[in-house]
Formats: sequence, structure tokens, C-alpha cells
Amino acid sequence: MKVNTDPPKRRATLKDIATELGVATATVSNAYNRPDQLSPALRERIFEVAARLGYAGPDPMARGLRRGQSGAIGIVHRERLSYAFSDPAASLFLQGIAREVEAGGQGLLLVSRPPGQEPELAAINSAAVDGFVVHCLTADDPLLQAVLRRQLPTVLVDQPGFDDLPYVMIDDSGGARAAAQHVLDLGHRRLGVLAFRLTPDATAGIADRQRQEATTNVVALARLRGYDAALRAVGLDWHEHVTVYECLEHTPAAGRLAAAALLAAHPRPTALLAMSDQLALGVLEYAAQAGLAVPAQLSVVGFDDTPAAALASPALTTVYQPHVDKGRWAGRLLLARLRGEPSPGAVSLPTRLVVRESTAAVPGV
Amino acid sequence: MKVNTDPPKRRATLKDIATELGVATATVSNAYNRPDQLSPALRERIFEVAARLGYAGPDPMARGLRRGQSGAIGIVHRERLSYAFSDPAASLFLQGIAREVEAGGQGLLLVSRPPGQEPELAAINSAAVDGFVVHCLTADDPLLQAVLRRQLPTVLVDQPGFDDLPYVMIDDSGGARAAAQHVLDLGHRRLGVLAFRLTPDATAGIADRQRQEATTNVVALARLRGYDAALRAVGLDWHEHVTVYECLEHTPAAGRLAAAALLAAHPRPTALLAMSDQLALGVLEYAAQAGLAVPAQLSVVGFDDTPAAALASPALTTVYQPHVDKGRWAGRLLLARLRGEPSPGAVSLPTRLVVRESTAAVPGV
DNA sequence: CTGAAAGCGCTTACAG
DNA sequence: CTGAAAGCGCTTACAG
Repeated sequence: MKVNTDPPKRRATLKDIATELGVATATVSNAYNRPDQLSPALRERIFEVAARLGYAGPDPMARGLRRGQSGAIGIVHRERLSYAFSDPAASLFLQGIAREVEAGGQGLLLVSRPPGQEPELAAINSAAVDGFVVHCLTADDPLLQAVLRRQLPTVLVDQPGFDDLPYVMIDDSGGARAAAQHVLDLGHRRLGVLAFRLTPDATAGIADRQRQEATTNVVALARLRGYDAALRAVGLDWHEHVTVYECLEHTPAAGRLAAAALLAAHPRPTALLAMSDQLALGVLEYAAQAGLAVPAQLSVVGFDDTPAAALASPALTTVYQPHVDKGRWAGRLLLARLRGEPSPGAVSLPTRLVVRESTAAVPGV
Repeated sequence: MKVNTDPPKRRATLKDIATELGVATATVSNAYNRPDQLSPALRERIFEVAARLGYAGPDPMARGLRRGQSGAIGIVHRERLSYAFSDPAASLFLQGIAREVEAGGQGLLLVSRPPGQEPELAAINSAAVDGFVVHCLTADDPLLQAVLRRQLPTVLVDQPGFDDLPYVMIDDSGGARAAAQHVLDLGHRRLGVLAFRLTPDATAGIADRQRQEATTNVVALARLRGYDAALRAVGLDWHEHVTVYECLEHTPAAGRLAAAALLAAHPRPTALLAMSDQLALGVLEYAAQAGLAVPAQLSVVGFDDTPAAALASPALTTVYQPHVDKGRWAGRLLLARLRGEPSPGAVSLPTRLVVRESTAAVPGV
């Protein structure tokens, strides 16, 4: 039922109500924000007029400007906006943040990253938030620079020790080391690694020694070092025994491509270590399609232990990391800063090798 | 490296830069927003001073107030914030919205819903957004009322024809009808339905005739009617052949509870129709644990066709709905309103029965 | 319990 | 190409 047939005009404001009622705008504001500051009767009259005038309630932007806070937490990562809902590991992590943030009634602003350079920064510059959680950006990423410039409380995830900002991370090198040691224990000596992008400007492909040494991505670096530590422990030389392929995306499709390239080498690697389950799942797909039996002819290890790892066939051997907890800690650390409460400056969470069906002894050993 | 050793003071503003440089604030503003309005040299000088003063860039809130827009889209649903990342169907839907929204550089604000009544509305009242996408709220839900009061461009999802707002929905009744007809064709005559909450104030349990007739949840209603249509088509009476159990949450755990209640009846239902895959997965879990063979002793049909449906064992027969497309359309409709472009007032998307392994002929027929 | 005043930080016509 | 002025809509001390 439409009652109002007047032409639509500008929206009613606090002031309109104040004028209508002959009171100060402060009084109307108080009706909304401090009920104890005026008589119940007056408050009622104010709400009545507000309803009649179709007042939408105090404008969040004006209130935010005045109060100096927005009530939202910004989330920034390298990928497209939709990645937050499509990548299993990202979803788990964000679920953790959400759990912490929802308790305080804050909103979660997923900052967009449209293709192209300038607008991408613009999204960060124009995000009306009280603080940021930054996921997995390298120190030299312009996105991180843009966030830093905002000078808002910020917590870094998977990016330790930058600019005195609090951070939460996992034991990447320990997890990677356990993964490599596992296949080494099984007798494998020719290994392939499916790595994340080593630098922000990466291109997909085999990463040679020089490329590996240029790595700025701390997560990738920690994991490479972890793998290497396992090799050293048994006296094996990294460059002699390991080929690294750099993947641009965390998707099974990228994993398939990497597997194809890695397995084309002679002699062929007998074990592939992937830096994410999504990539490892792609290896499984490629192997199935290429007629390579896993684990009989090829061992595969993932990283993350997302739900899909256990459901894959064969079930994926992988490194568990506590995604949800990582998110919760990121949320907690940021909320604590926002409230001026004390909190740890850094949180490091454990990882753990989960052995399932995708790894076995190297053939003929 | 810390250079600044002064005590921290208030953050620099446009005005500080203008004063420092002896120009008008408008000029500084133009340096950021309209590069063509001033000489490159002056613009450079402005940025230099900005950097020296540690200016964080134009304040998003002030800019938003002035411009009358925030650059963010608000998402509202009934569940907790983290549900967006934990429920597979919700994730797919949000992924669709994100895809549309990211192209325009907007952010996505997930509006929090802390427990309790007042603060829950407060979150909606204080969300600095340009418009809302409202997912699956009944017409009588206070949350929806709060959104409407904001008088922002809004699109409704799975909630048709309310207050002239544009909406996108799926063919719920057609999908449900196909599901019921499928089990009817297989000879089943005693059916159980695992339904969503029928009204906002629902409690979990068997919903009797009166309760069913009180249904305000349009999705649940459309599906109940769809199931019923299939029964009518073969001359069966609804209340004689169907028991409905109302579930409060969309989780396997809720599905297990419902299955336990539904299957405790004598004679026992031989087919269970669930309004979501999550619930159906719970039925599968319960059946496995109770030693009931699916589909030999019990047929199960889901709704959604989330990825888990195909991976379940037995693979779940279910009704496919285009979650991602639903999100994309919701995004498109809202963006079109925001831009003043013409767009459809309503979009209805098809559903489709996907027969897999969880349904079979009723025993002894 | 109520109200006048200042100001949050910016952008936008508009005049020069 | 540059600048003075108005105002976006609100909240917060503060005075009465």
C-alpha cells in the first residue's frame, strides 16, 4: 500500500525532525543515541515525527565522520573479491575472523581488487573501516603499501615482522619440512615442488636457482627452506634433487599445469610437494588423466588439510594448518588494538603432517 | 626504521596540507580527485607535503558523507556472520555477488548479526553502504524491516514480491515437485520432509497441520507446495502421507536430529526429502550410524546440489539450483539500480532434479 | 531535561 | 589554473 504520492524529494534528516518539532537537533540525536538524556514522552514524539517524515535513522557516514569510527573491519588480500568464497582455505580463514568480529557487532568489509593498478589502490583508500586484516601480501606489494598509508590498526597474516605490526602466522617451515621428510623417508629422491608465486610479478613456470633466490613471498620462502632442511638432514643437495614450479593461482587447474610441466622432466620426479591442497588436487587430476597411479607411481603431498583433502581419492597426504584459528587470532588481535586492550604482538600456530593415501614408498626401493 | 620521534598527534588532514602550502583545501582535494584541475608541478608539491606530513589520503567517511555514497554493498542474512563462509550454498551465492561487485570496484560489507534484538538492528542502521542485498528473510522479519527503513536501493533474494523491490528467486516449487515426484515414481508412499524454519520464531520439531499452515517463509512454503503438487498429481493426501520436521539450522547436525525424529515414526517413512543438501547429508550420517542402508532401505533427496552432494556416499540425489547465478543476478540488479540503469524487476532461475545414488525403489514394490 | 554552537574532513559548484 | 565559501548530516561537550 503506497500512501505517499508526492514526488520523491530529498531524504529527511535529523534537522527536519528538529524543525518540525521545534527542538534542537541535539535532542533528536539524543533520542536515538542517549535515551536517558530526554523524557520518554519527547522521545516518543520524536520517533512519531521521524516515522511520519520517513526518516531513515542517523546517517552512518555522518555519524562515522563525527565519531571517527565506522564499525567495520577491512579484509585485504591479493586475489579477486570472489576468492574469499571460492577458495576453501580462504573461506576457513575468513570464517575465523567472522566469528570474532560478529561478537562485537562489527561488519566485515571485503575490499575489492579490480584489475589494474590505480583503482585497486583506490578501493583501499576509500574503504570506510576501523582497521585492516591483511592476508598474505609480500612486503613489496603496492597493496600493502596502500594499507600502511592509511595508518589504521592493522594485523598481518602470514607476513611476519613488518613495520612493527602485529601478525599471526603458522609454522610454515616446520610443516614443509615434515612433508619433505615424509617422502624422503619413503625413499624418494627426485622431488618436484608446486610453489606459490615467489614475487608479486611472477609468471608461471619452472623457477630456476636465480628465481628461487629472488623470492620475496615469505610464506613460499619459509616452505622452500623447510623442504630444504629435510634434504640437508639426509645430506641431499637442493638444486640437484628438487625442481620448483611457480603457480600463479591456488586452483586445481594451476596444479594440473604444474604437474604436467614437472612430470615431463627426465628422470621424472617420484614425489610432488604442493604448497596447497588445491594445487595437489590438480596433481591428482593430472595423474589420473595421464594414467599415473598415485601413490604407486607418484607420491603427492598437499598443504592446508582442507576438507577436500580427506575426500579426494586417493585421500591426500597433507600438512594441516589451523585456518579457522588463524582467522580468529587475526580478529582478536585487531579487535584488541581497536579497543586499546593489550594483546600479543605475534601469534604463531602449529602445523602437522597428516599421512593419508597419496604417498607411498618409491617404486623399486 | 622509525624516523618520527615526536609524540603521536592528531592525523594530518587536507587542511593541514593546504595551510602548509598556502593553497586552498579545494586545490589539495583536486590533487587527489581531479588531476586535470591543477598544474602537475603543484600536484607534485602537494603529494610531497602530504607524504612529509604523513597524510593518510582523503578520509573515506568524510568523502562518503559529502558525495553521498560509500562504495560498498551491504549483505544481510538471518544467520551469523561466519555462515557466509561456512555454508556451501551461501558461499556460492556470495561468490556470485562478489563477481559482479568486484568489477565495479565496490566493496562487500557483510553485516553482522550479533545475538539479541537491538544490536542486531543497530548493525543494519549503522552500515555505511549504498544498497543492500537481502538474502532469505521473511516479510515479517524485523531485520527486513530495519533494512527497508534505510530506504536504500535493495534487492531481495528468495523473497519475491515485497514492497515493489526487485528480487531474484529460483523455481522452488518446481524443484520440490520434481523431487517428490521422483520418489513417488519409485513407489514411496510414506514421506518425511526436512524443512527450514517455517516462521522466524520457529522451534525444532515435527510441524503439525496448524504449524504448516502458519508458514510465512516463502521458500519453505513454495517447496511444501511443490512436494504437495506431486502428491496430488497421483491422488495422494498430503497430511496422510507426509510428516514435516522443522529444522532451525542448515547443518548436517540439524539433519541428523530431524532424521532421528522422522524415522522414529511407525510406519517409518521410506523416503526423506530435505530442503538442503546440508540437511540431507545429516540424514545420510544418521542412516549410516543407525545401520539403515541408503538407498536400499531409505531414499534421500537433497536440495541445492552443492559440491558435497556429488562427493557423498552414496552420492546424493538432489535438486540443483544455480547459486552463483543467483548471486550474480542479485549483484547486477543492485548495481543497475545504483547506476540508474534499467534492469528487470524480477529474475527467476530454473531448478533441476539430479538423480544420483541415494534414491531407489521402495523395498518390496 | 533541553538547546545553541562548534566541528568531524571533505567535495563541489562557482567566481576569478 | 586557483581559491573562498557553503554544506554534506551528524554528535558532543557545554551552558542553562
